[in-house]
Amino acid sequence: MPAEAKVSAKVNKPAKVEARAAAPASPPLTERQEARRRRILHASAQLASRGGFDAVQMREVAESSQVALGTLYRYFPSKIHLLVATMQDQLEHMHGTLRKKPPQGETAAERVAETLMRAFRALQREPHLADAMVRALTFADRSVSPEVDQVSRQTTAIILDAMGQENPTPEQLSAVRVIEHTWHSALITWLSGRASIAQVKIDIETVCRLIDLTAPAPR
Amino acid sequence: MPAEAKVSAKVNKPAKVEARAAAPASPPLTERQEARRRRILHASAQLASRGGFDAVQMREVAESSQVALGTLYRYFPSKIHLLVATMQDQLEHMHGTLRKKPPQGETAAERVAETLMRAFRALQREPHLADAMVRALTFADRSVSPEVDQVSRQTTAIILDAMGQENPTPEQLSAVRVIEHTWHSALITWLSGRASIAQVKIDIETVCRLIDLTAPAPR
DNA sequence: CGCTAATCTAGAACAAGTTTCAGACTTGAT
DNA sequence: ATCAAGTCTGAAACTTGTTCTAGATTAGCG
Repeated sequence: MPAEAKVSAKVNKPAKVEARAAAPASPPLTERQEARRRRILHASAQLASRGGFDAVQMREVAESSQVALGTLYRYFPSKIHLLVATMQDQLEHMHGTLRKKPPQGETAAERVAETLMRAFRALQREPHLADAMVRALTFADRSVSPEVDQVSRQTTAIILDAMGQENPTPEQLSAVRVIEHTWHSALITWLSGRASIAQVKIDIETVCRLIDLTAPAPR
Repeated sequence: MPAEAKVSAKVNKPAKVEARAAAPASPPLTERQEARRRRILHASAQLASRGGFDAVQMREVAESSQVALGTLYRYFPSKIHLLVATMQDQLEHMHGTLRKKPPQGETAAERVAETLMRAFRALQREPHLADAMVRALTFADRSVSPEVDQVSRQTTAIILDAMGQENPTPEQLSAVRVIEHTWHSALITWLSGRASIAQVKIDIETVCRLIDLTAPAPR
């Protein structure tokens, strides 16, 4: 049975591990632990890429990442935590990718819409993964708030980046929040087959008009 | 153990029961079946009003509504189906209530915002119930699409009612869809404690501006 | 080296959603 | 009144998320 029992650890130490994105202050992980965490996230994304939310089964994740079930739960206290962390991971990657080629639109609204559509196209390439991540995100309860918030901040950063707005006004931030709402909800309707890709595009473009409404001067 | 086994049925007949809202064409239910359906929905709402999503446990719903577990599943093929049907039920009620006192705002945007805030206040009175319904709604997968769509149509009807708009343009319908997106997503952030009531209010008011953007002439 | 605390592992156990089944009851038709 | 089909019940079984436990391993430290 021990398919992965021959890892032979060498370092460890912290008491509580939690899901982080980049490097917020927290108990530092040893490289071995960092490697475990990475294996877990990789397995999670991999399983999600096939069957979506349902295909990410904790026992399978544990096995694929060569970690005991109990250990998996020590790293990620629930399936939702795991998938939200997976999303953090993917989002980071996405943000990096998007940064490289900034959108071309004239107005801030156009640039934001273009950026979101770019992200959308990326998600379309892995619809099952998108399903798992988005479903987890919206299903998350209070116990996952910090992690979901982190995802939200990351998303906000991406949008603000696209706007090219250094210090947005409160009004603009409201618009950005509404855009995020629309983004998540539109993804859900698409993932559950209740809206077409074209529909999502229209919704995004529609909501992005709010930006021009709150920030007449593009640059 | 048979706590509810003494009902002694007298009528029945259809083969497949599905969740409906008002009266779409489908296998007509006998009064006895209609009564069962009603008991189930009532139990569902009751349990949801306490602990929210998690408190709605299928075994408990079955027991509270004096129906065998298998029967519950015949009426509602999953917990999600049940909760979405519960939402349909509540929404209908809500729509009736809202109809009575139409919003007072000058512009369509104001009226819609006022209506949604009214609905929001109603939800605040039963936050657990709101939690159960909204979580189910956004977590629903393709197998629940018809029912979720029905909820969506009902919501759209409420918003169009508030707009006082008889035959909306495609642009306006887009705006309405975006408003619904924002509505759902904002509710979620509130329910999971990531946004305050005030925050939700702002988001609603912000997104409602889109209406004036697409329909300059109020009436 | 030898000790102590923390971590990891394998596996059992538990909880709640879902499925399945045999049998009792109802219904509608003959 | 009787029969065939469909429905409901009670209970067990199965699935997957989550928790718990005992023991092996490792790390940090004198």
